[in-house]
This record gives sequence, structure tokens and C-alpha cells, in this order.
Amino acid sequence: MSTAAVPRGRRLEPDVRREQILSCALRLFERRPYAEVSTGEIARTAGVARALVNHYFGTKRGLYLEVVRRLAVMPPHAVEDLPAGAADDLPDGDLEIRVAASIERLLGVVARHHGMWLATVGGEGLGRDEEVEAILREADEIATDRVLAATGMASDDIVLRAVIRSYGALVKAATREWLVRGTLCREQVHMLLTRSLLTLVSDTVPLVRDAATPGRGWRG
Amino acid sequence: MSTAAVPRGRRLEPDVRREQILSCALRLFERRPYAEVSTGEIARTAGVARALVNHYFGTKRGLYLEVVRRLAVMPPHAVEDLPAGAADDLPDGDLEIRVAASIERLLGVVARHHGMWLATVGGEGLGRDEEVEAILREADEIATDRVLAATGMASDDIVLRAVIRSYGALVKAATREWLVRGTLCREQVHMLLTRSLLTLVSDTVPLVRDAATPGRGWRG
DNA sequence: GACCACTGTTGGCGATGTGTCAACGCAAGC
DNA sequence: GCTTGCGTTGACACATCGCCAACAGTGGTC
Repeated sequence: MSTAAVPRGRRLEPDVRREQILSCALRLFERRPYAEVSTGEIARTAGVARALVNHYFGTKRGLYLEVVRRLAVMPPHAVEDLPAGAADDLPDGDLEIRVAASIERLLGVVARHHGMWLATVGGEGLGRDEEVEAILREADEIATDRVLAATGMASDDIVLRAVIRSYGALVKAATREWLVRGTLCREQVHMLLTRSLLTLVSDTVPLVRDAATPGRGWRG
Repeated sequence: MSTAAVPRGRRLEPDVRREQILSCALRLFERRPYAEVSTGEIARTAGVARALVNHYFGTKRGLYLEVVRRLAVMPPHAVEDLPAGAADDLPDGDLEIRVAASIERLLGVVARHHGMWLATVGGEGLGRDEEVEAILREADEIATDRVLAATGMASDDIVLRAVIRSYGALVKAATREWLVRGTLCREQVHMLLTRSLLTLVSDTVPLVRDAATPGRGWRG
């Protein structure tokens, strides 16, 4: 690794060293599950002693959570990372135009950061971890806010937010079909996500609202 | 645990013992991530020596894969597990009726096996595992076949299958909103999934097909 | 330029978890 | 009753993790 080219034992700024270790851990955790990556390997990759990993991140789990946080929070925030011409505000016009532009923007970000994007939306296993799930939930909320802002709808409607969160899962799955399996091209994903979102907010959400039966639990 | 009420060292049929250990491991892996569950704890829960776990499943990872396989494959196959009245074949009638009936049936299965269902659709943070992913992919294919059978559509269209697989992610997310967060009730999930699937196969899929641009990769 | 405090960095220790093996003991067969 | 088969166990060897005292490079002071 080029990051390990410095002589062993070289004294670095804490932020730099921390960032270096975190970066190496990220690359390893991206590819292999938690239990298969040892702190020793992380330290070797970073060219430092294993104890230094514990010094900066306390425990292996702490380091893992940092990696998850970075991977999960980055993609939503990466929407800021746009080409020079693209302004931050959304284009004016009717709903269809705004939605299409938002999806287009999203796909651009996804294509540019596809490695990290896939790492966050990717693996399903089981044995979910409450802390990890909280981080991913937070990222989903941010993404939901962005979608609601793009559609210009109220962001405090519980049912609406639930539907948009579910739509987020569709987004992740569709981008996987595009980037991993290659079964859909970018234009097809664009069409799928645009039409789905438009149908959802225009037709489906009102129907879902009317279908409410608050008195009954999931046993019904 | 009631399963450990037998005297220690009791000789059991291999299938029975194996099933018992697998069952105990399942309950533990359902709630906590892989690295937090030790084989010693699994053995203690099952009331056997730790070495016996290795004897039956080789390695801890092997046991985990068995658990994942059971959890992932069961839900699709559990569709067979229906009340006496419900025949296996789908109701006749137009597309809308068949889709509504299929979703209704699915939600019944999910409600009955909600513990196992949630364990499989719940997302682990990252660190996907190729073997685990293969198992879950297989389960997704089975689910896709069932949806295509319910809609009476061709099951060999790559684009169609990709869209239905993406729809599967919507199903998982919507059921999570229902069972975990309680933001949607069963009727609302039914409405959401029914309308979404109908819109997808009737309107969106043809548009997605026409949007194909085979020559360009994801970099475009 | 020499000394010193500060702190980034390291090797090693104890504790815990995992895989393997030979040996034990309960049930079936002659 | 003895033997055989195999389910089951305790113990050993090894790897990994968290922690701690000691080492060494860097900047400040005279």
C-alpha cells in the first residue's frame, strides 16, 4: 500500500494517523465481514503497531462503528459534491421536472462514489447490531428529507415518510441492479426511479393514507 | 431454556441433536451480530459441550451459514404454509385481483413468521460475505419467481426480473415499517405494495424497457 | 546547540474465543 | 457378558483482543 511507504515508527499528527488507520480499516471492512478482519491486519496494512489501533479507536468495535458512520453518512452528504455548474438549489418547474432532475443528480453521485455507496447499501446478513442500525437509520432519515425537499412535500407526515423510506430501499436495490448485476443501465434506473417516485407521491400515498386502520396492530 | 432440560451427556439421534443446536444458534444469531455470539454460549444454551458444536457444523462460520440458509430460504417456502382453506393455486380473475390476493397471502405469512422474516430482511451494516450473499440472492430469485407467477408474466425477461427484484426490496422495507416501526398498518402496507406492483408491471416496466441503451456502461 | 517535557508509538502480558484430538461411556449386536 | 460403534466430552494448541509500561521522536527553552 502506498500509504505505508513511510519509515516504520514515523511520528505523525494524531489526525493524520487516525485518518490513515481509518482509511485502511475502511478498505478492509468494505470487502470482508467484521469477524474476518483482524486488528492486526489493519495495523499491518497501515504500517503501525496493533496497539496503536486500540489507542486511537479504543476497541475494534469502535473502529468498525467509525467506518460504518463514514460510509453511511457520506453518500447522503456527497450530494453536495457536485460539478461546478450544478447549483445547490433544485430547479424550478413542475413536480416531474424536479423529480427527474433530483434522480439524475443522485445517479451522478452514486456513479462517482459507487464503491462506498455499494458498501453501505450492500450486504444483508443477519444479526443486526443496534448501534450500527441506528447509524444507518440516521442516514436513511437524511435521504428521506432530501427526497421530500425535492418533491416539495411536507416532511412531518409519518405515513409519507414511511413510504419514502421504503422508496429508499427501492433506490438502493435498483442501483445495485445497475452497478453490480448490470441488468439495468443508467437510463433504465433513472426511468424506474423517476416513474416510481412520481406515482408514489401522486397516486399511491393518498390511497395509503385512506387505508389507515389505527386501531389494529400487526396481528390483524 | 426448556430444550436443555435433559440430563447432561444424554445421547441423542444425530439429526435431533443437530437440529437442537441449530435452533439455539438461530435464536442467538437473530438478536446479536456474529462476532458477539460465541460458540461456547451456543453450546451452553443447548446444554452440550462446545466441541460438539464443531463436530456437527465444523466451524462457527459453518453453523452461521446454516442459520442464514434456514432463515433466508424459509420465508419464500413458508408461502406453502397456509390456512386450510387457501388453495395453493392463485385465484382466477384479472391482474388486480390476483396481485391483491398474492400480497394478502404474503402479508399473512410475514405476520405469522415475523421473527424470522425480520431477521433475514434486516440489513447488516456492511462487510458483506460472498457466501451469505449468495444464499440471500438465491432466496430473492425464488421470491421473484413467485411474484412473476402471481402476475402471470414471463419469468425469463432480464429487465423484468431486475425490476421485480428491486420491488422485493420495497416489500422488505414496507414490512419493516409495519412490523418494526409501526408507522404503517397492515392495510396500508397492502395498499402500498399492491398499487406499486400494479403500476410497475403495467406502466413502468414498458417505459424502462424502452429506456434501454445497451452500449453504455455505468460510467455514462 | 544542549537539555527537557510532551506525547505519539511500540512490544509484551493476561484473558477470551476457536479448532482439533484422543479418550470416555452409553446403546445395540453376537 | 463381552465387543463394537459412535455420540459426547475435557483438554491442548493457537490466534486475537484490550491494556500497560517503556521507548523515542518532536518542539520549546535557555
